Amino acid sequence: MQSILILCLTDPYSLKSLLQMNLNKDNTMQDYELQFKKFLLKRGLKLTRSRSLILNASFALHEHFDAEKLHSILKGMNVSLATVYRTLPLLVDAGLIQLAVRSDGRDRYEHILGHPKHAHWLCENCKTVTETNISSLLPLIEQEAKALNFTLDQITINISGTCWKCSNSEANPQS
Amino acid sequence: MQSILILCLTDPYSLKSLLQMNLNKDNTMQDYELQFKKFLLKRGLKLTRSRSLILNASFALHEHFDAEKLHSILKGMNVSLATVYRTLPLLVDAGLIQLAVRSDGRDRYEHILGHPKHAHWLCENCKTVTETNISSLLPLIEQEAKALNFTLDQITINISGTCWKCSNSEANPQS
DNA sequence: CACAAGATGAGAATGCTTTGCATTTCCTTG
DNA sequence: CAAGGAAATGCAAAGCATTCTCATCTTGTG
Ligand SMILES: [Mn+2]
Ligand SMILES: [Mn+2]
Ligand SMILES: [Zn+2]
Ligand SMILES: [Zn+2]
Repeated sequence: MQSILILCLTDPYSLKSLLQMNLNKDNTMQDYELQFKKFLLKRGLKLTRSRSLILNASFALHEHFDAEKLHSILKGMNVSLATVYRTLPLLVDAGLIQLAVRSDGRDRYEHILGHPKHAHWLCENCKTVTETNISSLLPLIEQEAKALNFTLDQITINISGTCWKCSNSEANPQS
Repeated sequence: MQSILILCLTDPYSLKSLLQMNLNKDNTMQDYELQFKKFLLKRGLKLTRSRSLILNASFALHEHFDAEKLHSILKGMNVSLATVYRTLPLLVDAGLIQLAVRSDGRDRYEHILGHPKHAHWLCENCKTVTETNISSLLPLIEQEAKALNFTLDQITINISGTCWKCSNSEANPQS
């Protein structure tokens, strides 16, 4: 519970406590909640307490997260890990989150709404992930998609290598 | 064993039977074998029978493969699945193969040598993977890498969506 | 407020991947 | 070419993220 309060204070997307939000009044819902509700409705699914908590936790984070992370954020709120795993694909299908990277054998996601498309630069040494804008690449990809008659859904551009810091300290080990 | 012969006949990289190759004579080795040997030497590791078979099987395939696939190709040659799993990261580190896509919970690789960099277009419906040339994107990425002072190792551009065939049959279901 | 459809939690199961360990294979040296 | 130490392997037993089962709740509707 404490961790949730901390998150809420520091996060731009969820300004009030997750605990205080009122699911029954649409006028208090965030954009992403409305979008999720609409999506669920179309599928004959329900916006439940657990799903709403998971959604809000996703948008409360400004970093990549995995199922375990969401679950730990919601510790004490009676949301099972199974439900987190069941909800993630729904959020993906709803266009609210996407798989960002897979590292250490775990799938890590990020929310999309309000987050412009970007590439991930993963340092193999320190595991740091840097994001860069890909607006210059997008037109080329979209053009290719049109040529292939391929309906774009998700674009993943992940580049691995060695970051500036690590290649420096490898060359000049200061220990 | 049969499958190996078939592969050898159809594959551009391994023109003679895997069984006939002679590991002890460098002049009969393929480029990729020499590269692997050099890499292993630098690490104080050995180019063993199993490793050589796995390497050759990787280059005998002209499609994405996973550990299980390699293992089944080498069925009857006494190469354990564990050794396949142990060898794959070596081949990756040696710069000979790379992780191409992860689908259905399995890591699928492809060999690199003689295979120009490309993007993967994964149809979420029929799971087909299409490859396209990315030479127009590379300069932009390399330029960004220079700006970040990032030492490039691997570039993964995976795009998911719906392929031409599937979006057609979805619109006009013919069943 | 009752009902039917959906959703959930807890834990078992799944299946890819990794590991421990006894045995075998390599490669160098004499 | 035999011996010896280092490294590699096969086999089976874990590990571990993710999925599934099922009895029990929730949710939205009328
Ligand atoms: Mn990101
Ligand atoms: Mn490929
Ligand atoms: Zn680094
Ligand atoms: Zn398709």
